[in-house]
Amino acid sequence: MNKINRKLEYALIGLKHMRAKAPGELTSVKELASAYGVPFDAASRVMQVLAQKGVLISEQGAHGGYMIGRDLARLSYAELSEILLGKVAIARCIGDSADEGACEMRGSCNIVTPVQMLNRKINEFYRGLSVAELLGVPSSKKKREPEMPQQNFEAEAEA
Amino acid sequence: MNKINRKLEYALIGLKHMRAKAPGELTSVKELASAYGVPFDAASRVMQVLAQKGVLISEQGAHGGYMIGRDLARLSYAELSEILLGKVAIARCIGDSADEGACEMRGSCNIVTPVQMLNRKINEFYRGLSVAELLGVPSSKKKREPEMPQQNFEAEAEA
DNA sequence: GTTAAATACGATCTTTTTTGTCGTATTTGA
DNA sequence: TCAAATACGACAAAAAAGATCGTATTTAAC
Ligand code: FES
Ligand code: FES
Repeated sequence: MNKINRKLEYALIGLKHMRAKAPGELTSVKELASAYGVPFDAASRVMQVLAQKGVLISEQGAHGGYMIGRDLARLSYAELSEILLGKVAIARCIGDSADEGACEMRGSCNIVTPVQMLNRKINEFYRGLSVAELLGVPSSKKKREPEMPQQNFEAEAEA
Repeated sequence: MNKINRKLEYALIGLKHMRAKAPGELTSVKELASAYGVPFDAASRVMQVLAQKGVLISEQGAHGGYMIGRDLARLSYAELSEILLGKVAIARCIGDSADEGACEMRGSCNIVTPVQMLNRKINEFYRGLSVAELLGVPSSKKKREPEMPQQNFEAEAEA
């Protein structure tokens, strides 16, 4: 999907929070819950999934918690979104059947090409946008310019 | 919202269908239903809304139907989406309270700026993309290059 | 070792959103 | 007058999203 729902929101909140900490310092879900009012259980599951995928590193036990496990400058927003919500898809008829595959509708749909094209545009944009950029680079670090890809919309549409 | 749901899908299907017809020629919802398998009632309501907004022109009575009422090259995808789904918003916390206004979450949310920024980017892209372009320009007509706006993401983020 | 605090994870329930359907009125050409 | 179409409001069904519960496991501190 394409939208920032709760899962993605909790993920971004958590990542932004953890990014501000010293390397190695852990953040518990309880901490997130009390600081931002996010529901404990729901946020907890999000962190678990992120930890499974290596975005976070989890430390169990008494003083456990999570810390950032990957360079956020190398984690695209597309990737993060896919981890939590599945393939970025602007319409339900896209995405499930293999990568950028076929549409489902009964048989005759006259807007398959346009929809796929729009979906590809959004995808490319999300793929070129790192989570670090999205959250705002904290100190220095090189700045990029995440933008929609520059090809001609029409030309691509007939490919 | 941000996604191509049924309403938007029916709208695009209808518009693409009507665009292929001679000027003044009408299209009934029944015709759309049988040609594309879209549910009559749902599609009908979509066309009614589009007619209210001037995107379509409706002709009542026995041989009535709809025809395109506005130059699709001057109708942005953003506008179409807003007519049917309300303000383009990548997250629920954006859009309802006035234009690009405040977020709702309890009080403390640390990702308001990033989310608003991402939302603005998507908005600008949708606003620069005409429905004519999206559906694929049929004959000739000047071609544009709808792309995400070119400003620096970071620079804007601090504005 | 026992306890407390934290993650891990499955299952379920509730709420919200989306989608479709029904009923009825109105228009208009034949 | 009838048939075919749009016009709309209200409701129902289905799907998705979100939150919660229950229980197990890990680990530091006492
Ligand atoms: S069914 Fe995929 S665009 Fe219509
Ligand atoms: S509440 Fe709007 S971004 Fe968090």
